[in-house]
Amino acid sequence: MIKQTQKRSIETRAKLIRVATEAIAANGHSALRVEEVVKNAGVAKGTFFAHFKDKDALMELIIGAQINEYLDAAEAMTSPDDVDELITRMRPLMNFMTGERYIFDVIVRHSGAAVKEEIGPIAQTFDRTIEIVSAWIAQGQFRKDVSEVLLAEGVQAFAVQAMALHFCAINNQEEMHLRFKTYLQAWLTPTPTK
Amino acid sequence: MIKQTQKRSIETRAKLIRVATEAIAANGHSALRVEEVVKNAGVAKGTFFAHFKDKDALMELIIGAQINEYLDAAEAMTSPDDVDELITRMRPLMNFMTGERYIFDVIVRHSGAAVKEEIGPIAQTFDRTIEIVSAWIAQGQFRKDVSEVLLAEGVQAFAVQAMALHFCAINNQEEMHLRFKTYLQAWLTPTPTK
DNA sequence: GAGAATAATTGACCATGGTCATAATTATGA
DNA sequence: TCATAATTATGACCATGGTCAATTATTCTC
Repeated sequence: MIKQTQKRSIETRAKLIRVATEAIAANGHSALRVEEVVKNAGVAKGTFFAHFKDKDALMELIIGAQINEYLDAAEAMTSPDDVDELITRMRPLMNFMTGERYIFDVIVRHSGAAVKEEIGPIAQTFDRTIEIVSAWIAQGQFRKDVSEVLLAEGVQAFAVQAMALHFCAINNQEEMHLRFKTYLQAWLTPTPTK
Repeated sequence: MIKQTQKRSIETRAKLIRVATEAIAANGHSALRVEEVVKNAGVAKGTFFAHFKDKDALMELIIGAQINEYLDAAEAMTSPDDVDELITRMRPLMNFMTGERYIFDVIVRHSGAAVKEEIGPIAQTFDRTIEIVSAWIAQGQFRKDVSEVLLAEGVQAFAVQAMALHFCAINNQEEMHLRFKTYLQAWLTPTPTK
């Protein structure tokens, strides 16, 4: 029962991921073909599916890694004081997520974990985003009547909504960020008159 | 330029939709197969794609019609006075949307229109939902510092978020509605202390 | 180091959505 | 009513993701 996975297997898996990442860098996410990956990795098709449940699982892995890079950058910045600064910090990530329709679809599809035990790479980045944003909110000038985690979840919900509507019609990215701003002002700094 | 589409074409299209709807009623959305539809409709495969861009387009049509039925029912009810009542009115629709993972995926994928000119059936139901909910909000005891349309858009964003997280882990539908309630209380009746 | 046990890989094969040149049908016009 | 044009339907064919029994490589045990 000791040492089940062999070095060979680890190498094959790494090679598949590397080849796929290169292909994506060259031709975009939606153009990735399993046949092409296995050919360039020098393995049989069946090997691919021995390592990944399906093509989506590999995409999730790669996109998750990319999201984490954006989160690293966001985390390295200072805590935002207001809505505008918050949007500035999330802007590169949202631009990446909406850069290709296919990417956004994959992200939404995996934003919730399939099973509790094994939370997927993208769902993990959603958790991490909540952590980062809630820490920001705790420090900035935002409403205090509800928890910062709840507020962060709302930020995420509005971000998804703004991104989804971005694919609508002729809306461009600038419009997406404007819409996001409107949402966040109402969410993070409400001034009810009742 | 007069009368381009023939009666025959309209009948074929209607037959395809009817057969598909029956198949879905029997086996669920995700089990629908184009081959099965064309076989039971007595037409060739190519005919299917002459009437619908792809399988997704037909699914969108059918799911859109189903959503509209739930919206009809919701609209027939009295205007909700508070968050609890609002959730009660949206509950059947949200249960339908999360009844099958596949349904939710299709809905999210089509929640934004592809092009401005031709807004799809599901995107239309989203617009209609905004109309219904914003009319409700205008009448109920909710915050007045922002427009009811903005509030309705937020309700939708939170509904999507609650549904997406529903597929997470072992969360059941009751939990989904509870989460939705938490969101809406913070969104529709905030009490900032700053 | 031989054989047993386990892990990893293979590639022919399948499932299913989608295409397109061609044929059949229906409308149009003199 | 016939020739011509426009619309609709056909089904062989393709693209691509995914399966699985059989094979090969590795590790373990004595």
